Amino acid sequence: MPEMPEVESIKRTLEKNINGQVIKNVIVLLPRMIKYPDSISYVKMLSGHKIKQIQRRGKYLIMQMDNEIMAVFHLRMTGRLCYVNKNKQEDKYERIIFELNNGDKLIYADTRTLGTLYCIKPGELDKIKGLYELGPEPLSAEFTLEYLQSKLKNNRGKIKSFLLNQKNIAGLGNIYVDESLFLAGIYPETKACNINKKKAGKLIEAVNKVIKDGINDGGTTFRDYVNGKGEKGTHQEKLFVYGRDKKQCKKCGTIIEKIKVGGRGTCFCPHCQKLIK
DNA sequence: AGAGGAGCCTGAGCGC
DNA sequence: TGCGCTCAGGCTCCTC
Repeated sequence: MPEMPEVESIKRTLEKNINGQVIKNVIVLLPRMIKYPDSISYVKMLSGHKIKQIQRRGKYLIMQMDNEIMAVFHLRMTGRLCYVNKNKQEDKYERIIFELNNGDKLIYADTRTLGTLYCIKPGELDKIKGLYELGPEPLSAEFTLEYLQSKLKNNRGKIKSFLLNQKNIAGLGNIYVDESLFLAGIYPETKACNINKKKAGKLIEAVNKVIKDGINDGGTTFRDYVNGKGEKGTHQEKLFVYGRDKKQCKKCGTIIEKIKVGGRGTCFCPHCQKLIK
C-alpha cells in the first residue's frame, strides 16, 4: 500500500531509466483505470512523446511530457509502476503498458484495479481534485507548527482521521499515521482540536522522522508494494505499532492493541499513547 | 460545513 | 476441499 515514502522510492528508481525516453505506444488493457480523459485520448496524448521527468506530489506520480502534457498516476492500494526490459515475462496484473523506443517497457500493474490514471493539459490540474487540493508535504518548509496548529484548532474530528486527510498533510497513509502517533505519544482517538502547541510540535517531529526513515529504507512492504525496479522495501522491520497487535511494545513491553478509527484498522500502545482531553 | 459511512476491487486467511 | 465471510486501505461520493 504505497504511501509517500513508497511513491518517492518508485520515483527515484524510475527516473534514471525513463527520463528522456520516448513512449512509442500505449497499450490499455483495462480502459476503466483511465479516469480522465478517455482511454483513446490518453493513448493519443502520450504516444510519440518524450518523458521529460517524473515527479511526485503526495501519493501521486506525475510524468511531465515534452508536449506539456502530464500523465498522472495514483497507485491506491495495489498499484505498481515498474520499468522492465524487453525480455521480462508478463505480470498477471498488467493493466497499462507503455512501450518505449529502446524496446523496454514501463508497466502499470494493479491487482485490485483501484488505482487511477489521468492525462491532463496545462491548466487542467483541477480535473484531478485530490491532487489539486493536496496539503503541504511532510519535510517541507510549508509544514510548520503555525500551519498545523491553525488546522488542528478548527477540527473536531479524531487526530488519526485528520492525519489521513490529504488536504491537511499530503502523503500519509494508515501505516505512517499509526507510527507517527506512536512516536508523538498521542492516542489515535484524541480530538484534533485538543492537541496543544507542545504536542503539535512533537507530532511534526514524529511525522517528519517516520517519513524520512521510510524513504531511507526504500518504503514499507506488507503485501504488494515494490519500487520501480520491482524490489521490496525494508521499513516494515522497524515499525513500532502497525501490524504488531497482540505483540509487545518495543519501548515498554505493553501489548499493542488494535481498534477501528474512522473505519481504519488502528494499532497503538495503550501505555505509550495517551488520550488528550 | 464537516464528519462518518458505503462502495469500489481482488486475494488472503479464517472457521466450519 | 471448498464455501462464505471478513479484512486489507485510498479516495470519492453521498447522507446526516
